[in-house]
Amino acid sequence: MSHSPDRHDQTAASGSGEGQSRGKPTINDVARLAKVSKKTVSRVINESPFVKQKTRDAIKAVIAELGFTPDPQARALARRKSFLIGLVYDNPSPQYVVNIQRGILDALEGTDFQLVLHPCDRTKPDHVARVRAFVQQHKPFGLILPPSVSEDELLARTLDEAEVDYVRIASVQLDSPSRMIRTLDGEGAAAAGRHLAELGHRQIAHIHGPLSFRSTHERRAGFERALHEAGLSLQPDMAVEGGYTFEGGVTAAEQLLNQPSPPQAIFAGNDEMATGAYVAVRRAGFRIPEDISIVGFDDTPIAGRLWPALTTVRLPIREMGSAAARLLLATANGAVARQLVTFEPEIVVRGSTATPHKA
Amino acid sequence: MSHSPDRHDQTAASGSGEGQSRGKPTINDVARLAKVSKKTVSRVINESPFVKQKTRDAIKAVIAELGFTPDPQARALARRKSFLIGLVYDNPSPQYVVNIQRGILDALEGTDFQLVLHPCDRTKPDHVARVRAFVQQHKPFGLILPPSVSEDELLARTLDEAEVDYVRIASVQLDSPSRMIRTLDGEGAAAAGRHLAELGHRQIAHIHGPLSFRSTHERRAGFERALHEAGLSLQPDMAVEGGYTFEGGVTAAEQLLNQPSPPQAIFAGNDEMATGAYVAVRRAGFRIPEDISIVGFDDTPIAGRLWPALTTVRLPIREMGSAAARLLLATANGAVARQLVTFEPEIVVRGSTATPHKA
DNA sequence: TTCGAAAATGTCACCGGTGTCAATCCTTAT
DNA sequence: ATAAGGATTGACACCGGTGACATTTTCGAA
Repeated sequence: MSHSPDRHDQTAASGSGEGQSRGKPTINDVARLAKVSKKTVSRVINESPFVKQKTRDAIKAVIAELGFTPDPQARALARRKSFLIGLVYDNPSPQYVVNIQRGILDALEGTDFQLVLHPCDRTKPDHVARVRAFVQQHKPFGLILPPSVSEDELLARTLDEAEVDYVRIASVQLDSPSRMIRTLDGEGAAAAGRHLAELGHRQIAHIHGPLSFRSTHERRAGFERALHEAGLSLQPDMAVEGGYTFEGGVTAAEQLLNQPSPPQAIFAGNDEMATGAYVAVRRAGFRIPEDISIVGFDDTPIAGRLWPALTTVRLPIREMGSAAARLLLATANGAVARQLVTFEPEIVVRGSTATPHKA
Repeated sequence: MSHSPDRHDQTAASGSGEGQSRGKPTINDVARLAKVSKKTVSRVINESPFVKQKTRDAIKAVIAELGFTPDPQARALARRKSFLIGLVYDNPSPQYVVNIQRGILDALEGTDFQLVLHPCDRTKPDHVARVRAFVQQHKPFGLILPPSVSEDELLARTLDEAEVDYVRIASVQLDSPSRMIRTLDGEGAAAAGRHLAELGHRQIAHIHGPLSFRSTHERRAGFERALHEAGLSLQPDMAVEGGYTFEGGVTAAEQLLNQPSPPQAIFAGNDEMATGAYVAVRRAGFRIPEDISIVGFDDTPIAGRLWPALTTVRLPIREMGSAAARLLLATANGAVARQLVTFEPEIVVRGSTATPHKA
């Protein structure tokens, strides 16, 4: 150990063994070799249109030759804006989260941006403050807000104030086309309702998400609309909340099954709850789909892993994540989206729904 | 639009509306108010032990008063090391990944570090190069490598060369205690074997992961050991590969069921494959657990969502992620782990296993 | 009391880029 | 040929910290 008094001051000495001729090439190296100022190199890196073609080509050649890549940290410092895309999420369904992540990563592939995770517990009173602290400290390039954080207006206003770009993914239009991706949950839920009605079910139940989620209302409304169009209706005692969780789904389904006249079919607001319904239904001794049909929502991987496979409404979650990331980059790049990016879910019929059994 | 010739040069002008009295406080503000040099403030921030207590207190007071937080980008630039922890993963099971993420985030909570995702497709020939590029560009503070990337020696050597810290999570000790978290997969698999043997099963099958994964061998070896100890053995035609995926599990189970004497019990190398086995077993008309018992591995959420719930071997994945992150931070901080951090899985008996049915 | 080493703090360049604004280079109109 | 004005390019400070090393304190031993 050295005798230097300052532990941190000495760490550098213990660093590399001093081997590589010189570290990674910097903008200075490029500038020197190309015989231009670093500022001009900077312009080329940032694709400024105000560089003569000839100069640009020469610089690009040097960049390629050296294998130069700009240092994200240095750029971030100078621009006061990092190359991080923050995913701020608070979704009960892990599958949803993974898929969103994948979608974003798809879009970020090949760019300089990195995805950082920022879970956000909305039940904590300081959740907005935490996100703000994150934003102020790390100065992310932008944020992506899937449901349900996307619906948090207080958070949105706070982010506006902090001047960060963000894209919200939601089932209702709560922002301009440049700042959101919309999913037509109502249409998907309606398709679920039509499907069950067409199969001939009359006594149909719905397990919905928390009332604080906009998607809960969108889905329920679309579902009810379809039932009405089929001359049916959702009885008050046939609508139960399941909190978008597996356990909630179990409890909600048990409640439905305990009604004097249990449902012939259940539409769950997401796959997690539908999975819970499977368990409750079987525990009660019913068969799926012979005795009770079940429909889910989201088409997360578990839907295809159940037995029988779950009929559900597919939301292209990964594509949505990807679209959100692309929109974010485009918007920050100065583009203005005129048209709202919209995703329409589609029903995927599998083995959990069938014609009602003759009782 | 302005008439400035340089588009990028002007972007600043379009920036903030110039409102807040002054931006976030910097280290200079702190130094001025505390009447010390910025270097001393820097020392306090970095918890250097070479600052007089009195000075430290005074500076801390100013920091608190100003609400100062050091700028991660500036620090990263000066240190040549960012505050990002990279999760480099390539795991077929999404649940595994989410849980690892959560564990890491648990450990990172309250620190200055952020988690960035870096999926890595090991089937691509340039996967090592990509990771290296990521490391060289973004200079992450450290990486966490869960299986199976943890087993990639070429990658490990490349990271050594790039001088990045990393922690590997693996089922065999392939590195020093400072650089890895070990899981005793063999013990867990043995418990699964004992469990099935104790129930009275004789004809027991195993669906294992890819042979290129170390965990595949660990699990299989532990399982076989337990069978031997019970006076049983794993017949060659009772061991099939399922690729650690759901689909692979389905196929593998079908293959087992088509044998002249199908198994009474199946131990799958992970829950995904066990889930696949559920489907194949039912498709073939058998009941679980009456006709065939099934045991999984990992205890991912799906295990509890199946019907009947899956008996499986629990790996505390989230805790492992957390431990890996803590180890990484500690190691980078100069600590040297003497003792290997080890996690022993435990069997969780649920509804998918039972005494064999009298044929 | 005095001296020397350890402890504490400061100085200053530099990390690798970008913003501002001035300087220089081309064109084209006259 | 020449000035005007846009197109290019460059000079230089600065973003907010840290590293290396110098300087100043402090304190126990002689």
